[in-house]
Amino acid sequence: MSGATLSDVAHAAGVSYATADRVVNKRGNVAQKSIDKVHDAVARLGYVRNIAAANLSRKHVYRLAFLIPTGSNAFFLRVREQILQTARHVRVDSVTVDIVDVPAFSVDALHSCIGQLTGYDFDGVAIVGLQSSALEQPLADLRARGVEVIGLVSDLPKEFRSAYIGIDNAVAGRTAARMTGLGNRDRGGEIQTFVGSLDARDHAERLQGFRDVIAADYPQMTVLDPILTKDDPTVLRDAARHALRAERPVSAFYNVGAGNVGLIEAIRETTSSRPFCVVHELVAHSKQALIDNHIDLVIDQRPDVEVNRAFALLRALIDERELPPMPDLVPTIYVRDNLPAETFKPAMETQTT
Amino acid sequence: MSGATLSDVAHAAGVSYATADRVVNKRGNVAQKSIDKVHDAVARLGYVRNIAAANLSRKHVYRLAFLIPTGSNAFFLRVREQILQTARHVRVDSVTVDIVDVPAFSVDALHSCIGQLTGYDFDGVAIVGLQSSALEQPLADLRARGVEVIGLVSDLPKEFRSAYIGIDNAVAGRTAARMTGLGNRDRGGEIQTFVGSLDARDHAERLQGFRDVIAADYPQMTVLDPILTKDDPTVLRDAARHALRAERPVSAFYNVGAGNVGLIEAIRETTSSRPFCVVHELVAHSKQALIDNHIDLVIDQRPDVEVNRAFALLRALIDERELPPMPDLVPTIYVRDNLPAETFKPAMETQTT
DNA sequence: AGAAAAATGATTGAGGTCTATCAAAAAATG
DNA sequence: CATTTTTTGATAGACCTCAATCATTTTTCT
Repeated sequence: MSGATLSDVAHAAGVSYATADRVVNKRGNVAQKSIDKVHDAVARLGYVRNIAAANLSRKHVYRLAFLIPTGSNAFFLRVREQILQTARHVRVDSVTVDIVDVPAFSVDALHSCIGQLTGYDFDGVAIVGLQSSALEQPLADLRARGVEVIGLVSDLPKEFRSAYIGIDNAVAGRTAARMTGLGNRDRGGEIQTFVGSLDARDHAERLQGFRDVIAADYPQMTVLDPILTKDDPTVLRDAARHALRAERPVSAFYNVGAGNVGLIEAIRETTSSRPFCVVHELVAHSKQALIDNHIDLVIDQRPDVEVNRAFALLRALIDERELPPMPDLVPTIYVRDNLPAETFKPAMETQTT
Repeated sequence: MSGATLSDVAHAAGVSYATADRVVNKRGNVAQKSIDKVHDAVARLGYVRNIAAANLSRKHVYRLAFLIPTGSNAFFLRVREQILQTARHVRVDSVTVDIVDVPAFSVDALHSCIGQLTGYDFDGVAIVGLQSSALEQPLADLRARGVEVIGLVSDLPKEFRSAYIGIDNAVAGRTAARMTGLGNRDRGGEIQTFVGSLDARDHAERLQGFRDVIAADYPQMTVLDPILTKDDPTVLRDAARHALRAERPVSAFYNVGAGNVGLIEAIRETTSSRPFCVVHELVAHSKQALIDNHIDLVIDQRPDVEVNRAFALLRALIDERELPPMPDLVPTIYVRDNLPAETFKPAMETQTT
């Protein structure tokens, strides 16, 4: 059962409480023979240290940090909102949270932010990462100080973080393709794709996944080369307008990246039948567009779920306890009928620093 | 901050620790004047009792029970598995879990099970419920003893539980219809539906939602009257075979209930093109059927997520703390491309009783 | 053997709460 | 006013771990 205390362990091992404590808390200055005896007793009694009591005794507060890109990107606003909300709720468990703003998509900026984290003594940080070996050094420094690091939404170099929480973007792209294929089964036609940047790993992966499925299972459709949008709604709007007015209109749109406001605007202007339309990330305007029948599907990565997991995972890592069961994160498909009631909860008070 | 202790409160209120304790723990025998002073101090200092310390001091263990229908229903096996797994993980937080087997779909059996719960002193129970006023009395008795009650997957009479965790089945049906409509946009045709029983509230709701959307947005399609299957794979298989061999085959299947093994078997035999096919609940065989292209979509209610929430919610209710943020549960759409890696984790050790 | 180093034992206070007891004070009752 | 009842204060033990001190024993080295 959960009954064994450290005193029990010490007694069973035939050593003093102090020695048992030195072993389990790795304070050193203890003979190998004693270490073995204690470890043996721990295993035999099934001792697990009582985290609540431990935290109580040393007034421990979990200090967490989230490094999130700045900007008005609706998706990351959603992420922030969720972090604030969860932070507010876990405050009673002695958890404090800081959200650190990081200029978007800049390796240098991220590098320097991670470097600065070393100055504070966080217990764990979740980072919307970038794949760059330049980040390895500051990450290694951080972890050397005992800080737990996980990647969130976008991964970090694998060897330099304990876990990654986010979807597989190739899967997201494949899912988008499957839906597009199902929606245009024996009709064929061309699919106009849009990407923010092909340097962005997630965009590239989605597009590749999309192409793979269409090529394999829906050969009657053609994937046109993507239009580069830099996630700028204006660019997207103009490109979409152009495509909609072509003499032979495309039969589907797939926007790999952000900037959906522009795409939706272009579609809203259209009087004739519009193409089948798939976009990513459920936010206020994409939700509204679904309701208004301006788009057909939204592939979402459930930032709420991701953030919740980040909290649970960081705490488990910090406590060095067994990791909680975590079913695979899969891209979620929204149509106008299975929309959550509220994409955004009202903003809560801000956090302490 | 989170710094105020009960001693602080007592001091601020100008009463002794004992009195402050009597107030916050409602032990009685305290003057109204003192009650007010203490409450005032609590509000002023923002005192929240330290649950960890409280539980530590009285060796409190959370005793939870889950009432789950028996039978080989793959969905509920999945639910059980998830409960066991989560239970194993939260054991270190002094949480014990019992799974109580309840004969499926019997109000009498459920009634008697709930009645028996009164004998043990659980802190909280999650019940796969039924809508029957006969359950009101035992539920009221249970709650009168301070037991927190929530509905799981299928709701209980509203006034007699603190919360419900599950999807909206009408939404699930609407979602299925939307996908069916998208997959057969301008083709029209007939949709053969299957239900376990129209007395089952969830089945009826799904079917109604399905019909609503098809009628409203895809009038070129016709929803045939459902075939009653009692969730029996054999019945389903035979009915599906019959439909597949008709001179004018239907263009879509929608199985509202369980028993998909039979449906899949019938489809697997088919050599010609099969109808568009939507079913509920991702389990081993429906997952395999997706991979094998024998069905197109699975609408799932994520029992893993539901169970996790049930745990979190019960604990919050028991501790009388603020409820955790809980984004809407929405039916999840699976295609063959966004399947989770493992539908089932290997069975874990069983629980204590 | 003697000295230095390493390992161990014993013990204590802190951390915030619950539970319980006992004595003292205040209020209500007749 | 005297008595009963209600209310309050003071305090201590328990929960389990952490962090620290100090004294003692054992081991290692010269």
